Amino acid sequence: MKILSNGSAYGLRALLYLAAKGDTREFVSIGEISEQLDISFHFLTKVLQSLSQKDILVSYRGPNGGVALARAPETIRLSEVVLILEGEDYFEKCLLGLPGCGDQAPCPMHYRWKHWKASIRSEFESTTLADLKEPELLKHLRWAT
Amino acid sequence: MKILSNGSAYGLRALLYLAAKGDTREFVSIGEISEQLDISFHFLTKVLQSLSQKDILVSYRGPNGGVALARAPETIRLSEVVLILEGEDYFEKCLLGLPGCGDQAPCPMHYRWKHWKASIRSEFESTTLADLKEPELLKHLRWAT
DNA sequence: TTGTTTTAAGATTTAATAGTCTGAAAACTG
DNA sequence: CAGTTTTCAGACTATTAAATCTTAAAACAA
Repeated sequence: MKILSNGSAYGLRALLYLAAKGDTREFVSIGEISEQLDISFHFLTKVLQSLSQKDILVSYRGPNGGVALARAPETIRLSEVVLILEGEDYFEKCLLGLPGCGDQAPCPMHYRWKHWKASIRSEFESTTLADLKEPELLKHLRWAT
Repeated sequence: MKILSNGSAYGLRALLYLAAKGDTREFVSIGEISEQLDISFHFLTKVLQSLSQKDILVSYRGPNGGVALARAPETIRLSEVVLILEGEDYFEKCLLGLPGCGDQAPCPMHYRWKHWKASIRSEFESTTLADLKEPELLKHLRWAT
């Protein structure tokens, strides 16, 4: 059950890395993040770029440059990040992929699916980066030492 | 939020079509299903073949041949179908895509995700084709008339 | 100013998914 | 038997997602 694309997962991991790293508002280079989390540098750059364009990150070029959270971790909700990276219709899609499915013309799975989707959505909306910040982060944001 | 591949969605729709079509144990041609549900014939053939190899469908060649449910709709659970079409590890994957994530080395989302996954899984396990059988099926298994 | 470090932008390549096509093999029909 | 209808098996093509590469632009440092 893959509900996030690689890009979204990478983006979330990078944000959690930043959130956990510290309250020091210093820029962290994408090189460091990609190395620590073992994510392709160029691909991660692209993902983080789209977060920089949307008030999730701020970026700065040159030596000692990098990216930093644009706002306090308490105010960055998972839902916001996912909608940016996966598209605004992320929570709208029919389980069976039927474009016309909805309350008017529900597919056989519609109401059940609607229910699960809503519960995941509300979790994503009520969970912020701060809620997931943890001390042992590095150990848990990559798959090997 | 696309949690099923196109192939799985097509397979489920075809099964629901068969289930709703009738308790008459007649073979229904894949041509009819693909036409009624507006799914590529050849692609659907491939999907249904893998269900025929796994005791979900039985198939028969020649005139008046086709496919039919191998068992009563009450006994065919969504989870079974999805595991066949998406792979046995469908309910095992980490939200952030980390291969080593688990109770021993949980990623920041692990326990939340584990919880949601379990609830969807149990719904898939307790829902059978019979539960989803509905009279107005055709209207709701395709997106246009 | 020249060189280094960093993000930005976008072209290109690779891999995975989705979909198409062709030629069988099985079962029926006359 | 010859011809038709169907599934079966696998090669092939197309589309999208994922990853890489290249060149630029911004910021700093000597």
